[in-house]
Amino acid sequence: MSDNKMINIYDIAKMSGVSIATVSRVVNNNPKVSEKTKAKVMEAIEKSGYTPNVFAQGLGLKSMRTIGILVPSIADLYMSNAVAHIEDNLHDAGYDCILHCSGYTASEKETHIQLLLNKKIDAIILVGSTYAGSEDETHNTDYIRRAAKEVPVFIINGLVDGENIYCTASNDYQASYDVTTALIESGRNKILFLTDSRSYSANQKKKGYKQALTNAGIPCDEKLMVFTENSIPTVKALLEKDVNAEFDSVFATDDGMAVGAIKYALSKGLKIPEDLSIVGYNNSTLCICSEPELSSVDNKIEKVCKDTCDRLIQILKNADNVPSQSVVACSLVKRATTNF
Amino acid sequence: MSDNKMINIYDIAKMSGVSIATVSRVVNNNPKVSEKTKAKVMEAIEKSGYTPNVFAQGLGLKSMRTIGILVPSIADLYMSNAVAHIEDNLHDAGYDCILHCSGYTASEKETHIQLLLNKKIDAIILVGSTYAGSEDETHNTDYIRRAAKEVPVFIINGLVDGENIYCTASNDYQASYDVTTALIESGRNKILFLTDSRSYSANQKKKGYKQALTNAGIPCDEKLMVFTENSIPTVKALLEKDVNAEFDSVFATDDGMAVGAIKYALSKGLKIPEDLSIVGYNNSTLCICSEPELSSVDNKIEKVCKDTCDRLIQILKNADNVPSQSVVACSLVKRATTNF
DNA sequence: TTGTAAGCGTTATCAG
DNA sequence: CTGATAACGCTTACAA
Repeated sequence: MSDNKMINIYDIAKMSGVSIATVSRVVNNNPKVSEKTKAKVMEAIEKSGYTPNVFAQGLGLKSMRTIGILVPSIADLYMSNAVAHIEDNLHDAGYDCILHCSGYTASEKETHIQLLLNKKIDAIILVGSTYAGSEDETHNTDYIRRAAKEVPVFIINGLVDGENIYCTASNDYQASYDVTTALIESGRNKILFLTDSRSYSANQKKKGYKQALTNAGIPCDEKLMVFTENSIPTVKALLEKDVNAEFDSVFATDDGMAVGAIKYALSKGLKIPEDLSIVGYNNSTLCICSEPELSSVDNKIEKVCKDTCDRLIQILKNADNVPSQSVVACSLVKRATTNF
Repeated sequence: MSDNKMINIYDIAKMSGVSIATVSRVVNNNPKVSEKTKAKVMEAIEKSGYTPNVFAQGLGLKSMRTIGILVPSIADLYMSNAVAHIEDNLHDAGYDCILHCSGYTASEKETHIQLLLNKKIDAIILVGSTYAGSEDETHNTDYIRRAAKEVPVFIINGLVDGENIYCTASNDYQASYDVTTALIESGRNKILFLTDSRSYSANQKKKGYKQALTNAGIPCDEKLMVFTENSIPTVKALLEKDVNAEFDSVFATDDGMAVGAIKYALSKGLKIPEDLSIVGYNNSTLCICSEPELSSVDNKIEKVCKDTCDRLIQILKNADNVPSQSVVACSLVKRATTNF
């Protein structure tokens, strides 16, 4: 195909009758160039359509103004939304983004972080609490600390301690505690907790749920804490036959599972919220799509992303006193599947 | 921060007592290296954790095995799904992906294509028919042809003619024609057509709709072809007051709008599908979330992505006879909002 | 204000 | 099979 030898800095230098150093200065907006030469060079650049070779730039340079974004799966609604916000914020600040989808296994995550690191990015953003690991494996965030030795690492929705690691998470513990408490106060005491993950965030939610139960003097029934897939039909089928305990309400860590519960109630002829109260999580489009419309926790993804990007920009400006952890409060959006 | 001078090919050469040329050969799996030296070098590489500098590699090299993906918005369900499939396919074939979100305006699109081109990518994939332009502006795909002079360009869900341009689209014209015809045959003749786009694909859908009407001898009423936003509440409100024509069915070019129509019917007490038949497009999660569940056109996004990636891989292998356009048939997934 | 020249870390072309 | 060495295109002291 068109192996048209790309035009380079020497061509521009020749065209405008200056040295390549001067061309470089013009390209990099170095102030110490006379308006006159600048104009000449600019003209040559414009009419030739010259753009600097990023690899040559990258070779000697410290910064490529590129941020690496790592996400387990971009098909996930929550993550694709987050990436959209991040991309937007960073692009406005003059940064380019490069996205990798890592999958969920530890080895995949490590591989992709390394891939990203190899591209001389200025920082890494890890989207999703899966990167913050699960409760029983205490050492499995070491790969993050290792990466943080090279560039600042930002984590969306997970908290990991370490030098050069910055975390922003929504307060899932509190939100979960509040929802569970509200459910209890509205007269429920057999609350089915559905989750599809053992991530940091999922664990926080579970803790909030348990604490609320404990505080209300209700024993935690293991049979009411169910691990499943985030799929409407799967959850529907599960509730129809595989749950060996009575329940009067459902609290799911993602809207998809909550909608599965709605479908279950509908097929059983249960009244919502009277016979079954249901609360979802993420406040996604599914909430206003379902019937009845789903009450759900808004985990403020947009704000979390904004905070992350703001701090990233601060850090790359070498600002001081940038907090290493910040927590954003969630809010419950009440719709038709709850009576509070 | 840790400005630890990165370890380079010279370090490895020194450590293993060979020249940098030999190290390079080992790194690139060049067969003409003795097993013995190879082993020595590998050991040095492994214990030092050396990875080649991509910029230095990129400088002299023709291929970086990186594909640029351009998408108007990654928050869109259809697009994020497509990107997930593409990423997956290409990663399996040993390619890295770099994602840019361009937005929908012509100037943004051009800028981002240029940005991508600057990164020595091996090919560009344009996701979404917005890149294929609208019906009345015949010249606005020139920027694609310009890009195609540098690298092969692949378009998902849009057809653009030109050297080095490869397109894969779902057959939206046919699908739309078929749905409209089915609606007519089930006794409907006032079919409201809702769309939120003037992209290539949206135009194909509109053509199919009109043709089916014409073939059935039903006049096309402009009042029944409504341009709106792809938002459930917006469409609901629109149908409640801003449509100045009777309609007995709704065909929307995206599921979101179709769900808006469901919500409208529910609030009006209309029976679905008896009083109002509704068909959506994209067969997204919304279809099985809504109540009643939504009949929708499955536009085979996964297949379209697979085809695109397969051909991309062929092209980059310099294979001959790679078709420049291919069309994938859609299928209607019948659920509860239609009686056929 | 401008030019010269020394890297930056690879790959590739020659010799050996 | 292995080693020098010349590109690759740019940035940046240092000189002028």
